Amino acid sequence: MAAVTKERIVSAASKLFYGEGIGRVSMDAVAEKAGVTKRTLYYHFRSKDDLVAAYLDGRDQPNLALFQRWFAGTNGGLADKTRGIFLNLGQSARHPKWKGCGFLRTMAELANMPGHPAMKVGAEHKKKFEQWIRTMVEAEGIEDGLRLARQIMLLLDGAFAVTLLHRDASYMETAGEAAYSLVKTALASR
Amino acid sequence: MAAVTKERIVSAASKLFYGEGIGRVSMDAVAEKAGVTKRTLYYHFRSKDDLVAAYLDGRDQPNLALFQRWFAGTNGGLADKTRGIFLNLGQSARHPKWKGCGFLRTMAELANMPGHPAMKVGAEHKKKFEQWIRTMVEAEGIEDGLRLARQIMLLLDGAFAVTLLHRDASYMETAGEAAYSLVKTALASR
DNA sequence: GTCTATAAGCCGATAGAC
DNA sequence: GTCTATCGGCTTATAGAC
Repeated sequence: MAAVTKERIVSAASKLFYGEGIGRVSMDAVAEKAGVTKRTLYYHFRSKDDLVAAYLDGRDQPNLALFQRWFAGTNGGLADKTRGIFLNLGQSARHPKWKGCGFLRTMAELANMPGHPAMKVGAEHKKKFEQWIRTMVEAEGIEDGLRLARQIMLLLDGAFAVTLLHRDASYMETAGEAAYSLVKTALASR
Repeated sequence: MAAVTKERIVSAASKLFYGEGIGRVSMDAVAEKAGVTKRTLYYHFRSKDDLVAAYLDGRDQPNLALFQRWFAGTNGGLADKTRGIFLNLGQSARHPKWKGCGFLRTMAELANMPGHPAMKVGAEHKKKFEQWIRTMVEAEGIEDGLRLARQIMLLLDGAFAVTLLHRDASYMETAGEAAYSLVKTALASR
């Protein structure tokens, strides 16, 4: 069946692209991991660029949903819940297979191709996160929630990068403390 | 002359690697841009991996010195000077050729090769920045300067990533405001 | 230390059969 | 929709002359 095959291809591509980076994964490798021939692969995806976009698109909703579960599942107020995202991410980052944020790493690799289909998917994903955290922040009556939401996201993406660079998950917790502090300051000046 | 040729190779590699990413630049392209043959290139560098490490190594000191100049050249106290780094970076980011932080982008591309010589150079560079900003912070009598220094660096690296992703330099200023706020909070609780 | 020339293999993508 | 087979080009790296 077509749909099943296509999903299997995206699943295989997702693991390989996330684990090794876009440029280091060949279409041959994707086809082999998915258990199809290259001809089938190119039947479902016009090009590698399209497959990369499909990879990120498939990670969009699950990724956002995970952050939202972590936020909702943390006891306390807005500052605690925000920090909860970072603490959960710190736990994830300790797994050996963790390789940072697939969106950011793909963006870094495709930085000189602003028209690449995957760039659009990645930018939209980060905007969605920004919008969601803004909604959470403004529900607590904070003015200019966009500003605070962006600062939280900046800390989150910085934590992805630095944790990966040093292979030291404690940076996630440090970033979480910074976010906690910024939220508390914003709440106090309501 | 050997030294001059080697420098010319690193200079050419630096421009290409930063502009297009490691994987997208061939050794042929580096040789052509440097005006040498590939045989000469491989005389000076054992492999492409070594050349990548030399590229980052060559950016280490100039990069740190630039941040230090921006810091020292901003009027005001610690919070203002810290924010000054972000504001200057925001100006740089508006240039069309700006492609984020070469260290972070290289690291993102080589994430699955922890033993790569360039990874070590990149990690050391970021540690040097962390140490320097820690010294500046502790000179103002802040306890646990490491913590604040790391938070500033997390914001900086987050700003690199998000500014590049959205091609929107205003994120640099937002990150600068967050750093300003964190420094002020730390100063107040001295 | 720099040159010309080329090895040996991998790359994305396609042709044509069924 | 999936297969076998392969194209033309580009990749890192090396051989041997000077």
